[in-house]
Amino acid sequence: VLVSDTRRPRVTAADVAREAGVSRATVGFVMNKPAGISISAATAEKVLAAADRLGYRPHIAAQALARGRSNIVLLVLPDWPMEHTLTRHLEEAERVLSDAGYSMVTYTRRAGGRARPLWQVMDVDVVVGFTSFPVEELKSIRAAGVARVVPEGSFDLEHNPWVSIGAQRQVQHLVERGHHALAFAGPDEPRLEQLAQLRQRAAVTEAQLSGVRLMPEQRPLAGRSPEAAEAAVRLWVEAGITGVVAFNDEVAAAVVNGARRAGIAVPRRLAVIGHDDTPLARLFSQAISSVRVGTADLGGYLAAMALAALDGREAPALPVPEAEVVVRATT
Amino acid sequence: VLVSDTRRPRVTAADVAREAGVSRATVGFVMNKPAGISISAATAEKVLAAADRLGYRPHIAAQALARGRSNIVLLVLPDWPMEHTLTRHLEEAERVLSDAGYSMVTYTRRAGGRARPLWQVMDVDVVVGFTSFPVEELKSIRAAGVARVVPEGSFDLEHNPWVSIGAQRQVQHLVERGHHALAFAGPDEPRLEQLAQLRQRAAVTEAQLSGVRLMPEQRPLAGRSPEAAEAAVRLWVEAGITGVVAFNDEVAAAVVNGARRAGIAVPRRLAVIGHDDTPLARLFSQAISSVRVGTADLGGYLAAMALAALDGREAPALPVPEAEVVVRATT
DNA sequence: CTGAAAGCGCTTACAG
DNA sequence: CTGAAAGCGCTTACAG
Repeated sequence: VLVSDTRRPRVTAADVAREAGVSRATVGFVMNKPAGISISAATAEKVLAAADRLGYRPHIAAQALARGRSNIVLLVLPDWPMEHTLTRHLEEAERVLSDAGYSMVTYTRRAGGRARPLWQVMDVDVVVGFTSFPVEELKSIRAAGVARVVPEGSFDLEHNPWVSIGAQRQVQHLVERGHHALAFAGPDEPRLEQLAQLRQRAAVTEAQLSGVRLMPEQRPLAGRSPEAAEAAVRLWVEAGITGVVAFNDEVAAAVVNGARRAGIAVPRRLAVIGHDDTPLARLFSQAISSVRVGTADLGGYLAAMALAALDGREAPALPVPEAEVVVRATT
Repeated sequence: VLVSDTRRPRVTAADVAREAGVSRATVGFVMNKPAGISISAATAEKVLAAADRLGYRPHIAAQALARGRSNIVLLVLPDWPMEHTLTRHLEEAERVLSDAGYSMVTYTRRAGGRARPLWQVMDVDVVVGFTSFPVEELKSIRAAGVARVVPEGSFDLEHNPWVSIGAQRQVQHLVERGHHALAFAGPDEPRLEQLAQLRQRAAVTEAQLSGVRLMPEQRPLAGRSPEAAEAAVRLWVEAGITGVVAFNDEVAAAVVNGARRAGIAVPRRLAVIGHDDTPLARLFSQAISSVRVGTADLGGYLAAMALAALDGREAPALPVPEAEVVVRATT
């Protein structure tokens, strides 16, 4: 295994000026095209050719220092084991930021991680959270000298429509299918606890609006033993539950499995709907009905918030997310 | 939604010096503790207190410029839809780098992404690839002024033992179970094509060593229709295949599903082993046997390569990865 | 420890 | 366009 270390001395703008036979300032003007300065096409060409010949690349840190900004947006991601879903958001965020001339760096704070948070070790113009920041974290970001932080205050998970829309659709779907007694099945994963609570709350509210019952307890299922899933299913059926709102497709799969073990027919005696429409949903022995929440728009919204903050503008209005039920064999 | 913009003027080291009543140099010495310079505890305390009072944070870009390095390692990830597995590697890499005083930033080049690659827009000391870089990409990294790039040349996927170890174990396990005619089931996902090819090759080689047959064709299954999976399973069984090496647990699940549809008993008439030991493996109607490849050591190895490159040392020797078969219901 | 300073490589206002 | 230069905020060698 070889290691590459071709340390040529750095080519600076001064080198380019010398090579092109122009002044140092002209190189800067050609590179940055400041408003109000015009450079003849011939000169610009000469400079660019020289830069190309020497392989000139501006020193990023020097630019950041001189300009007072880095054009980098730091997107802080929650440590949820659901990258598949998160990634779809990020692609849109990156696209929007890139079009505006910003680069996006993502940062996931890991539970056991002792590494310093990225906002302390790199120069970023704005820190954007997928959710709003805990007070301590906000302090840390401010202390690191980052002037812009979004979202602040009111855009926490509790008010994030992307969190609740899916659960609402799940309940609506089961109600349309004629179910009156529902249960919510949660994940067995501490990192998803908060998200699960909020989804459940949204489901409960939606059930109330629809005039049906939803068992308030959250029963962790996924990742537990098949025996546990079976027991939970038996309990639900005994309690008269006929429809299960699952936190995600994995939990839905665990419920379907538990039902099979308990000899309870899905969807005849127990309907189950998942969330996220992951590949798993199609693969499972009984293809799982699921909800697909539009994500591109959340990514775009986060990016728009970042840009607004950078321009000192007010944040844009919250869009209404889309979500559609994908009906398969379990409902 | 509020946007935070508390732009206080930046506190500089000069402000701290003034506040502490010491020279500008002393502040630098207290902050950086250069070898051979000793500062009295009282003075240091005075400086630190002043810094704390003013909320001083060194300007990252200025430090990077003055020091000539950023202490940031850029880890380039493949665009594989298997973040779950990748993440496990990253945690170890981050730990090792952090202990050595470096921060790690990850970057995933997305297929449709038009954003400039991160090595062009931020100041990094070294770029580390999960796999070696395509020539074009290597050029781009070099052109961006990054002097150190690892791995170079010989550590491509083909020689990465983490790629092959799992497939070897899968074959060994099926052979131990008495199977003589195997097939390899691949994913239906273009981004995984290369990885799948290499895994299959490793499986073929291992089969030859064990004196058993492995059908050379790669049959994409996961993500395709249940009908396609069923057809593939029928074909295999007709050809005398009794054991299937699946690219991952998802593919294994698709195969098990196809077998169920075809009325072929698993594992009695067809054994199936997955790869990665994902949560899905346990959840599936028949819990799927799988292979768990040790990943912490790959992360650590990548980090070690980065550190070696930074120190101008030779890259460390390739460790031997670990992998264990998790036997469940499908073999 | 101090003080005065060079230097990292860039941006950009200024007088010509 | 040029030339000479200030300034971004830091690190660090140097003479005291």
